[in-house]
Amino acid sequence: MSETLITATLQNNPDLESRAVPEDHQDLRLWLRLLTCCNLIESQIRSHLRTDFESTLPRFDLMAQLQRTPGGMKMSELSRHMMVTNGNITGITDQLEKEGLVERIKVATDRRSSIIRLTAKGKRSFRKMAKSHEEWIRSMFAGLSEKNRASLFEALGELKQMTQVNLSGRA
Amino acid sequence: MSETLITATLQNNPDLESRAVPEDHQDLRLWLRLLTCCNLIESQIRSHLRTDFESTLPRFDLMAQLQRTPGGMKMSELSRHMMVTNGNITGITDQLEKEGLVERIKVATDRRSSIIRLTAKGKRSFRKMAKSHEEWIRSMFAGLSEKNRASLFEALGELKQMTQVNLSGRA
DNA sequence: TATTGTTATACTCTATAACTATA
DNA sequence: TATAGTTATAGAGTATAACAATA
Repeated sequence: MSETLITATLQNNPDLESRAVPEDHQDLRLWLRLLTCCNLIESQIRSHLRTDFESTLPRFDLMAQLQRTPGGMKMSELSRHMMVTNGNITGITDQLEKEGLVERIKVATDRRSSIIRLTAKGKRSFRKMAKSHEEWIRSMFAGLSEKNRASLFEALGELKQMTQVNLSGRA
Repeated sequence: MSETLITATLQNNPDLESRAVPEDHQDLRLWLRLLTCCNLIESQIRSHLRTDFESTLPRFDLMAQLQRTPGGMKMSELSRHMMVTNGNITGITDQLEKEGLVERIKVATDRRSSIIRLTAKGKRSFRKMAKSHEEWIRSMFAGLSEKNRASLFEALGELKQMTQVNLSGRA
C-alpha cells in the first residue's frame, strides 16, 4: 500500500467510537464501532480503486451489475438496481463509454431505450478489478477468527433484515 | 418517519449484497453485508438530522467533539480529531457560528489560534440532537437479539483493531 | 522555518427537475 | 399520459494548495 493511500485512508476515517462517552448506551457504542469498521474498509477500497485502476466505487458497481447480466441491462434497470437516479446512470455510463469499457446498444422494439453492456475490454478490465477487489477484502478480513467471522455474518444478517423490514414496513 | 425520508433512504441504499454471485468468497459476502447494514443505518441518521434538525453528520460530529471538552478545542485539534483538513473545519465552524451554536474565542498566548466552544444555545441544541440520535440508534437496533448484539460488538472489536493495526503497521 | 487558520478551487457523488423523444 | 433517457443545476462532503499572520 502506498503512503499516500494510507494517509488518505486515515484522513477519511476518524475513530468515531471516540465520539462515545462512558454514559452512552451500548447500542450507540455498537453503532459507532460498526461505522468505524465500515468506513475504514470502504475508504481503503476507494483508494485502491483510484490508485490501482483510476476508478471509483459507483463505476465498479455499475460494471459489476453488467458483468452479472451478459446480455446487458437497460439504463432504467440499472437505475433501479443501483437505486440511483437516471441522470447519474447516464453520467457514469458516459464516462465508461468514453473509455471503451461499456457500449450503448439501441433496442429495436423500443426506440427510447438503450441496452448497456460491457465491451470485451470492459470485461477484461472488470475481471482484473474484481480479482483485486476480492483480494483486498480477503486480506482485510484475514485476521478475523473463524468464530467471529461466522457470528458477524449471522448477526449482520439479522440486522440487515430488521433494518430493511423497518423501512418497508413503514412505507 | 416521513415518506420522503424513506424514499431518500432507500435511494441511497442499494442492497449491495446482490453484487455477490454464488462463487464469491465468504469474505466478500460478509463485507457486502456489513456495508449494506452500515449504509442503511447511516443514511437514516443523515435524513433524520436533516429533516428533524436541519443539520448534517459532520456538523453533529463537530458539536459532539466540543461537547466532550467543555473548555473548547482549537481548530487544529478538531481537525486532527475529526481527521479532516483545516479548511473544512473552518467551513463547518463558520456555519455553526452564524447560527449561534458555537463561538470562536481568541487565545491570548497564541494570536494565531482560536478556541471553538459550544454556546449555551449550542449545548441545548446538541443535547436535543444527541438524545434523538441515541433514540434513532436504539430503535434501529431494537430487534437485534441480545446474543447477536454481544457477538457483533465483540467481532467488530476484533475487526476494528485489525484494520487499524494493518494501517499503522504499514505506515 | 513551521504552524494556525482562511480562502479559493476542484472533484465525486447524488438529488431534483425540466426537457425530448417515444410509447 | 406515462416512460426512457438526457441535460442542467445544486448541494454535501472532502481534498489540495496558496496565503497571511504569528510563533
